[in-house]
Amino acid sequence: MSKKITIDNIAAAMGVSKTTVSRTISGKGRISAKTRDRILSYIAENNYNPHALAKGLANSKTYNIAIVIPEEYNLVELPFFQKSLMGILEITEDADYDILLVMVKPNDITQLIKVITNNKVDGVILARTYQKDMAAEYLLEQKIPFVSMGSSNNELIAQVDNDHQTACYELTSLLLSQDIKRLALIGGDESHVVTENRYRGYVRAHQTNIIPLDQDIIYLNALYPAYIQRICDDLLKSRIDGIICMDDSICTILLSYLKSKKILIPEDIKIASFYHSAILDHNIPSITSIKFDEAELGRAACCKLLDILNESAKTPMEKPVGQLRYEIIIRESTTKTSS
Amino acid sequence: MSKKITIDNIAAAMGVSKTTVSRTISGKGRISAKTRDRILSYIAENNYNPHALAKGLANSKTYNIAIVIPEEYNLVELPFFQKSLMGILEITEDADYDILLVMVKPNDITQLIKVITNNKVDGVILARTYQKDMAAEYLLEQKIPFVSMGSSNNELIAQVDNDHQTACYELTSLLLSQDIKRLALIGGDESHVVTENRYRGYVRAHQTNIIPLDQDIIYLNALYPAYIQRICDDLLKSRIDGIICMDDSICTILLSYLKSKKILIPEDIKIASFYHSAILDHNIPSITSIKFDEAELGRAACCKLLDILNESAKTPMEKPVGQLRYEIIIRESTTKTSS
DNA sequence: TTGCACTGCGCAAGCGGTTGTTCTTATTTG
DNA sequence: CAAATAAGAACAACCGCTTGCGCAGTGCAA
Repeated sequence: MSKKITIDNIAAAMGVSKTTVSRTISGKGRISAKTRDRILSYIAENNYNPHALAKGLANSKTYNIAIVIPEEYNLVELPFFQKSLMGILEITEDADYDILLVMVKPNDITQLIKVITNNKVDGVILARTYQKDMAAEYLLEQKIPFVSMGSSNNELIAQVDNDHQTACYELTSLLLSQDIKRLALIGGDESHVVTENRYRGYVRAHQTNIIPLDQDIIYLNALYPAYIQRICDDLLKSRIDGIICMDDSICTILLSYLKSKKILIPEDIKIASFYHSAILDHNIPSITSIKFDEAELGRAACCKLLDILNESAKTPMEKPVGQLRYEIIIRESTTKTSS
Repeated sequence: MSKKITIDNIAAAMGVSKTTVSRTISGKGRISAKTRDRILSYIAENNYNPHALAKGLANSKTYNIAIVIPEEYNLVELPFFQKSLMGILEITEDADYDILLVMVKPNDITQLIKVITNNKVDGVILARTYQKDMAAEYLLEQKIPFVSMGSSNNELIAQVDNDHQTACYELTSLLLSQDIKRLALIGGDESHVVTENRYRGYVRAHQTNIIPLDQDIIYLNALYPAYIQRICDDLLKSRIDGIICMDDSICTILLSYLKSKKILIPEDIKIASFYHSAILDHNIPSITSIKFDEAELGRAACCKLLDILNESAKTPMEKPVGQLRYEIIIRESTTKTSS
């Protein structure tokens, strides 16, 4: 094909006006079956694709959505995000949207602002929310459609997330039922809703199973290796028989520290974690953990956003975002008793 | 601010024509200092941002570039890509471009085609090239500006990459000079240029150091854990004193296998690898490896693309893409002799 | 036969910018 | 001092597509 083929070309070739071509494509006006078919087949043959910019300019839509990511991801978050992203792409691909990647820094959302003020996107997906999220505030204020992938404390924000409380409840219950009565908990940033919800699940499981809760073996804000090691030292003095890590990165550090202390897993202490991340794939022993369906999270977030985008227009999408799934994967770290 | 502010608004408010406003912004026409300043300050105050779609439509530029990624990345590739991406973003951010993320599957580049035919991007960065790369072929054929991040065998393709041959040469030489004479090599896909180049560096280092090359301790195409373990068994029979893994994911598997065999690192065998990936951060012992400057790779790729994009227009960019850096990080796996 | 509703399609005005050309002044220059 | 020249700004077309409105033609009930 030599030149770019435009709607005018087609109109000329078909001996009709561009209006007719446009209407045929969008299916909006009244077009006779005959001309419609003629035009459609011509389009198919000549492989016409409307110019996205022109189209966008005409109806004030860009057909892009921004995905806002933080500057840094650790080895657990990154694959998690990547899989969610694939979920998002699944949806955008057949909704004919594209993804614009926007990076924000802790106190700097200039890139996001730029993308918004330049009208480069129709909506936004926040891939990670901070407790006090400038991005979310900005978007709320500007009335830009967006959804947050993962929990946030702000109920004004459209969000999708797994049920972390139930997940942790089930995991905890499972371990408690396996006669692991003194079960420690190590979690990350206390102000994160996720941390809070998992903590609640842990507590609730103790109540349900009528096992006393010992606040001395619950540690939150375990954000740095050094602190995790200190926690570990403390715990070793407390005669515990199990530990739930809220996060595989905590778990990794914990494991290597325990190994250096010659503590055996699961003989001395049982270990369970969250995310079932590949970072622990080759660990010996294999680690019991909760695996989320990351792609589904992405799909759900994206569907929700598309809903919002279309709702202002007309038909609410019918895609029912089901309950987000997770799975408790039981491995050696909580089961094997002899090797 | 209530309504979207457009160039017409500004023109009206300033009592000039939109031409004048446009010209003051682009700095192209002749505008008196007085009106220019008036307009510019008005723009600054009212925080005007030109509508990207309209601008793009007018001058046939989208101001976004596509980044093509594969469906899957492993735990070594993913962080590598992420850092390269950050490098790319550094450049695009102040060149006022945005990034469109496009995923391709092994034999399916429909998303890329869509993005191109819809005129959604000005250029493309291929984040991973396959030996027989449909994406590259397509782009070449369509004469779309693009660069490949990482080597490819096709010299028609604009590409940026580290000097893997020299890197491996230096690493090998270093180890050989430390009296590790029987040094095995385990690499990935033989058809990859990267693998080939590293292999060459390994060979060259042996020649330079006048150490006989033993093909029996060189293994390529080590793509699956099971095969890596077999290689490992073989090597253990060959009385080697060191192994270079071309890739941290190979290394990870190797290490866990060696551990299960009670082989001590570095006492029994020295180990070195590539990428210095976080996946090995907590490994004991720490692993000697080559660390590339991933962000710089991204920056270089992006600059090169922008060069191509502008070159057809006018001024060649002056950003000199220096030699891509890498660093040999020496850790316990090749040094510690007693603990 | 006239009136009316409906079908099928085109006109032309946008969407928000850019740019070649023209027009009007101001400034040089012989 | 007239004429040539340059400076500053405006006109209007265009980028490719959408859409409100209007107009001709057909079918049918009154």
